[in-house]
Amino acid sequence: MKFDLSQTEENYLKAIYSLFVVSNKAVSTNKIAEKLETKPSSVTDMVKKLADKDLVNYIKYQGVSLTANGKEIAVHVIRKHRLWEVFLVRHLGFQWDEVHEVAEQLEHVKSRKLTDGLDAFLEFPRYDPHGDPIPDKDGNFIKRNITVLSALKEKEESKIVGVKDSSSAFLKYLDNADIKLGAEIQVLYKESFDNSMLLLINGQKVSISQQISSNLYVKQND
Amino acid sequence: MKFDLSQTEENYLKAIYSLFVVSNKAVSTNKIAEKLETKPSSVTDMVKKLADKDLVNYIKYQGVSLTANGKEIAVHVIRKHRLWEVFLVRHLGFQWDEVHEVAEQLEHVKSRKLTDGLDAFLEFPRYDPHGDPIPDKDGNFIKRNITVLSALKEKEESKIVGVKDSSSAFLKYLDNADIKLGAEIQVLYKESFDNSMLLLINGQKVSISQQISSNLYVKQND
DNA sequence: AATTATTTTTAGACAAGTCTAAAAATTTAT
DNA sequence: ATAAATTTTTAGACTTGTCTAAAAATAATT
Ligand SMILES: [Mn+2]
Ligand SMILES: [Mn+2]
Ligand SMILES: [Mn+2]
Ligand SMILES: [Mn+2]
Repeated sequence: MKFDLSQTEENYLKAIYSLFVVSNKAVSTNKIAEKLETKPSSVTDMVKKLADKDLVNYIKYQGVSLTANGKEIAVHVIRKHRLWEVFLVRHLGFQWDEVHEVAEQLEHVKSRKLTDGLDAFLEFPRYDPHGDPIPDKDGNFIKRNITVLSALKEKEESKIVGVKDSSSAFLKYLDNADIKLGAEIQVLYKESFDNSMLLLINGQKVSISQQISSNLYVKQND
Repeated sequence: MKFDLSQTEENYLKAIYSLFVVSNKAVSTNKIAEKLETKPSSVTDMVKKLADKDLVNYIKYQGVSLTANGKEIAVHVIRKHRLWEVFLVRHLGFQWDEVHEVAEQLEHVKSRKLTDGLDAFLEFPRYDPHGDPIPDKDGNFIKRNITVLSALKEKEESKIVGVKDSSSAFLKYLDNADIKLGAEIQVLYKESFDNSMLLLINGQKVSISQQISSNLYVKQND
């Protein structure tokens, strides 16, 4: 049961996992193909293989979901990805928009001692540089009670805790606008025409489009 | 010229490099196969591919050597391997006999920023945990003036600076015998019958077989 | 120099992962 | 309920890296 998977297989499991958590239902071949930038026919082939290994549940034409085994592996790969991202930012001087590509490679390195040693070295971080929670060695992680900023109403106050889009372009935009994780914000005004928002961030007034506000996760102050 | 190579291709280059430095002449198909635990026919195929990419010089039946390009890549992979080994030992609590397998994976991660960042984080170490020199970012590294301990004569003094065999079994033997890199030693007596040696290490008398002494690198005191 | 042994290469096959083009199933629209 | 559009699967092919078995070249013996 603890055979080694190829990097490709791990990437499929991760993709299926992350598509499942947003929709909460069996994932379609097309969606997986899109996410992995491959063709649906390739996905069908791979999914059969993963089903043979008891990593996914697969019924022809009905989509794919992870088995307990598959989920465990997916979460473990995500754990490694996020730990490496923390390491790169904290210790090697990477910006938060530079880490993803490298973490995509590092997440496939197989060594329990490495992963757990890294975790300890980093003093068991709970979130990665993008605000995503890091699973612990048993695969458990915090389920955050978050909403997108665009859902807030006028006057409401909250704290920025994550990004939905973690593309380099978006992260650089945030850097430029001096919008950082952890910042306390207040919605001063919400324009009903285009849903743009005027925010107060660290005493500064900042206007952002819905494109932006719908990609920022916030935690509402209680 | 800066296309990405597969892990397999990188491993072939590294193997050819290390076989070349010991013999200093074109490397045979059989030797490469043995080193990589593969078949000579597979080596022939791969060597042709590497020759097409101008990474090796290859003449049928005459063996293989690295081109300047090939050597540059091989040295860069070795650089990464050894830097990671230092990281694992210094920061993640690995023993020197545990690092190799993991470094074999990490050495293939492709990111200049990662490699050079790691180098800086480690404060530009010059040797890895086994005493092997670490190439700098330009591929230059110290050429050590070393000999094997077994070549020393009675009364001669020297310092242990490296291991020829870096198998886990040998390294564990050394740990057990409390023989460490950096230790100053003196040859007290050399048994001509079996070439075993009686050494003085840190004031302790230790007897070692030729098997051991021929796998320890020393630097003679001047 | 001729024979034998060893090394190296070729030929053909296979597994993993991918692709295109075509067929089958499902969903949406009429 | 049929037809049309979309999604998904299959069939066949290609690439990378590997293997076995056989042929060719080289090296070692006699
Ligand atoms: Mn990432
Ligand atoms: Mn992240
Ligand atoms: Mn090593
Ligand atoms: Mn080493």
